[in-house]
Amino acid sequence: MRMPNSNSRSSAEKKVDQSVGYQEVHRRVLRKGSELDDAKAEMGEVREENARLKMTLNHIQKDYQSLQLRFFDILRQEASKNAVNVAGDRIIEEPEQLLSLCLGRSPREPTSDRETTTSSNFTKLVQVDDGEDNLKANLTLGLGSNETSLEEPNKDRAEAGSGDATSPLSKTPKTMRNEDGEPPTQVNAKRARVSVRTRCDTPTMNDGCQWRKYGQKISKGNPCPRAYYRCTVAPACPVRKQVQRCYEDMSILITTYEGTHNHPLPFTATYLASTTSAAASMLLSGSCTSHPGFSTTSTLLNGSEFSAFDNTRTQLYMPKSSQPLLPTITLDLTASPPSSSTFPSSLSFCSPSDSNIFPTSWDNGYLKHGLHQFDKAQVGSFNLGKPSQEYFHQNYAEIIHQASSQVSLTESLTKAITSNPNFKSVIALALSSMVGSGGGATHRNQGESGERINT
DNA sequence: CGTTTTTGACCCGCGC
DNA sequence: GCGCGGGTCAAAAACG
Repeated sequence: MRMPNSNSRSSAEKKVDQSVGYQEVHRRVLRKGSELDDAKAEMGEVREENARLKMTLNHIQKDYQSLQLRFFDILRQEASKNAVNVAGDRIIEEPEQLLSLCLGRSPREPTSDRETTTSSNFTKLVQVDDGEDNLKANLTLGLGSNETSLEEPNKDRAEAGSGDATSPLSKTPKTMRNEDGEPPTQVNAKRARVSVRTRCDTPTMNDGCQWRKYGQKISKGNPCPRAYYRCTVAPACPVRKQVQRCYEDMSILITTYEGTHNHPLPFTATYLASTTSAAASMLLSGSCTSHPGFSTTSTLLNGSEFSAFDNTRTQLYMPKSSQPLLPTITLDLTASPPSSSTFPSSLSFCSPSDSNIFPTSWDNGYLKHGLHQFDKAQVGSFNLGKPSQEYFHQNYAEIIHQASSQVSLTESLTKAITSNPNFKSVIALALSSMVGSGGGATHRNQGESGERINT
């Protein structure tokens, strides 16, 4: 039995329903469309505002950097003036102990100036280092791709007349060979190294660079093999690193970097490289002892430089008498996370052999004291301004804290850096400011003079 | 097949 | 001069 009415009614109802449905959908579409337009307009506004903020931020950063550069420039000039006076005094006291530490200095500096380490040469070179160009150059240390390097043995050798710039590795002194007529002390200086101690479970620390293993040795006193790597980012890159586990604590990885990258560095590698290079440059810019009867004052100068780090444990390691002087600066990232006010890492100046630790060490108080007592005696170095100290300390502490709890130092660095966009400029300026005249090691600053450092 | 790693040999400086 | 130890070379093996 059929129900036409019901059918027709239902059809009409369907039409009505459809009509209503279309209208509703149409209304919804219109509503959505208007919302979409609103959202688009809003996004456009946000984008514009974002662009404006970016521009403003860039301006602020540029202004900030330029102001800091000027500020450090002024401070450096004052410190250098003081350094010349004090250096002159020290020459009178112990001229025979002078040692050239011209790490990565300009290859065009006159070799004759390095042939002897007389007091007159020392005075002369220090004065040259006070030159304005040098100061400016030093202030740009560290964060450029090619400027993040410790030294430039490759270029040095190429321009020193070896005539074989394409095979720098073959020219790299195996130990302390005296090549190109350079005095041994110069070779020593070029081989300054930066050692990074960090807790790491992986065989090597991920520092952002590409490395190729070229050797492995079991060194005396440590059953853990020492691996030798060279940088493969660029074919002729002379940078090498040694990786060895700490015998006392197998979780600690000791990575020692040596040399200069002659190529742009990956972003994640830049910061570590700049830090280590600056540290090495700082080490070499400051005075360093070359024999057991070292001058306490001169070593404390280095400590004073890093007294910007409150609570930093700084130790001096003396070179083994049997080993050549290879100044090494150690960045210890293995300390446990700090309390809110402490800075856990330690920074050490040491000999190539950690087994022969010189007993001299000083605590924070000594360092702080040294900051005031010795900063005027520092050759080509000076102390950070307080705002920079705090800023640098804050950011560096953040890195140290993360590095102590994570496998990858690079990740830690990247994290800290990305969370604070100003870190790059600040750490560069802070470190370069501490580097002193030796900071020129990271530059291709032509005509830069070598630096004679009282040892 | 090109690149990287392994590993024994070799080089060099230094102390005895 | 010899031995030791650190560092590098280079051929072979391993790897992707």
